Amino acid sequence: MTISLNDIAERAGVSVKTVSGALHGGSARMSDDTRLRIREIAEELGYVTNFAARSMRQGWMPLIGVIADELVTSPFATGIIGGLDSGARASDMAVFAMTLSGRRTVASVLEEMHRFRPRAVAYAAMYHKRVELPAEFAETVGVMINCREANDRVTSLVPDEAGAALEMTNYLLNAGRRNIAYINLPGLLASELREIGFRQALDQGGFNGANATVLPAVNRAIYSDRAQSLVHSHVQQLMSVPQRPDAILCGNDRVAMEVYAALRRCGATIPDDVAVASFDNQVEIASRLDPPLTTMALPHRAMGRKAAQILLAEDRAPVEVKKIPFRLVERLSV
Amino acid sequence: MTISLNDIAERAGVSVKTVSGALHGGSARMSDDTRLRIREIAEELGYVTNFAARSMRQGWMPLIGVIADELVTSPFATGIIGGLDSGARASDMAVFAMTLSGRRTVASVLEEMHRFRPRAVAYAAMYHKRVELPAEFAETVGVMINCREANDRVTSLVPDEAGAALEMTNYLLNAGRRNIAYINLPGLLASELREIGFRQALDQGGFNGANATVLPAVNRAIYSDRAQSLVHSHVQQLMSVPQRPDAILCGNDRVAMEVYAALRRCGATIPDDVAVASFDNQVEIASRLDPPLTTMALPHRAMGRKAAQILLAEDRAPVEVKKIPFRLVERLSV
DNA sequence: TTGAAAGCGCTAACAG
DNA sequence: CTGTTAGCGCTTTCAA
Repeated sequence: MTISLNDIAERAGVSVKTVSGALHGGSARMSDDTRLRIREIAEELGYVTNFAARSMRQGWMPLIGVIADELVTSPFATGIIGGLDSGARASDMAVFAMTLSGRRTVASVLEEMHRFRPRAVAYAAMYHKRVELPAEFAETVGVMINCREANDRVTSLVPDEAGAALEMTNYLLNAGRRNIAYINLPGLLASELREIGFRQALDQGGFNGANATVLPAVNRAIYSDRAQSLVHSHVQQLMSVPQRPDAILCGNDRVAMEVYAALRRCGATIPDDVAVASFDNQVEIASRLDPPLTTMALPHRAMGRKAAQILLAEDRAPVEVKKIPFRLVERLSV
Repeated sequence: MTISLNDIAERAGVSVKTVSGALHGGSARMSDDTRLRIREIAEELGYVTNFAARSMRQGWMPLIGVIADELVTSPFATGIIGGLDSGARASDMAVFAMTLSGRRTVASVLEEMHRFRPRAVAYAAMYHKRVELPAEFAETVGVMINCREANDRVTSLVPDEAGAALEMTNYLLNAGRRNIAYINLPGLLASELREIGFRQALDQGGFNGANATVLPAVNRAIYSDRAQSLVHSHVQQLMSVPQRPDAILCGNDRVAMEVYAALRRCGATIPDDVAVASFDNQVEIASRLDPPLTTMALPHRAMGRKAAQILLAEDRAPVEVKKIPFRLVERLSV
């Protein structure tokens, strides 16, 4: 038995509209006395706004819908959703996600979502990639998170991969490292961009970026967790020649984990012999490695927050691709 | 400009109610011809049900609300929410979570949630613990996930910790291990229960459970990721005496990761010299360790699915505590 | 400063 | 087999 504005109105001996005005501070003006009294009664009766009813007039529910491209199964989801949530909360909005998986199409997920009449819709990808959104949804989807809309029809928020690689490489150079090898993740958009930043930093630092060592972490064209790892053999190889590296940059924290094990096998110590750095900041891994891993944290939360801001902005800004900076997390591996 | 039943009714030259019946197969009967024609028009116009409007009559939205006790920040969230989602989808329900964090109370989160008029509400914890739910919410919250309501006022779904430890210990014994040390996580409910299962399995196997070695992973009363790790020194100690263990059971995968590193330092190989096994199955870690880690997977998805089932059941079953079994994931560390 | 009434989209009860 | 109508809870427009 839920209670409504009507119940309060009856109890207070005023009209429903007065109650509505008193509680939600709308245009309606009334004596402070009345307003206070109504609020007390509402409190006492345990009144809770009915958003569904409100939405009948407004046309929308205070919800931000997220089309989660496989995202919900990923630990990275938490950052994006969390950021979105904290950005939305300020405007009294809630976030709800629907997974786009298997054979479901964007159209079908959007339709399902639309039944709830969300105020705004975002599309979020599990890893940085290009996504082609059918033209008819360009209006509906307000922002792409962690992915770039292939035809730039929608504002996209993506991690600044090249910038992160540049920053981390500079950090290694500043730490006195002179021979940095990069074990990258093959076949990913992020990897391509990071490689550019890596080589650029070397060039700027007076080294030959084009000549730098960049090796694939796995023996497949595209990195995946299940692919056969090449990390051990690469590290062994790298450490067996006179020109051994004094730093290894890793495509992600899991690769770094393997590099740790491989270096240990070679008898090399971290960071004295070889510094190790990486991308992601999967906290459970990075902080638990010995020594704790220095890594560029993916800006998942920041992208989420920014997305909320864009979605809830008064006026629709022009479409653009926004690169969101990583955050350097200094631990002890450099 | 969204289109409504009314628009379809006009276009089809029938009443709204007929359209409603045609689309949602309600009690209304009509010629197959009419029904088909209406459906076609709806399709053509791009009609999408308005749940908010429907809820005005039903009294609830087809939503399952989840009070997420810090959960959303955890990678474990994904299993629980994912399971809930897949369980709910069958009934055309969506799941939405609200985080209970910082200074927010259950009451305040429930109130926020209630504004959306969810059909059912679950409470989910990040790690297995006891939760005292104020009595007045016992009716509102339909099920507790990954936690036990302190006064058994609400049906609770918890991982079968003791059973999991028993199973894993038996697995080690069956693999021929005779001297199993257990590096446990101090101060957690899960740990207490697992220790019981561990000792029980040893007793049943003809070993002296009461005498078995159980060591704390960190030097604090309660395990946390930030506490100072004791794993290295424990392993060194264990391996330096004549009665070295031939298996180490770990409180979680991160501890196992440290055990791997420590064993490697001691020159011991896994699993030949020492088998390693653990709890959690954090896939990114467990599958990436070398050798891949054999571990008991927490039943997060299963709890989520079961929760959906309980919440959406026709009639409310009597309150109980349901222990959900872990799943043994065999890899190569045993 | 407050009230009355309309209407949002839908379903259920009742008529035809 | 189909139509009409009322009403869910709220906000907004118009009237007092």
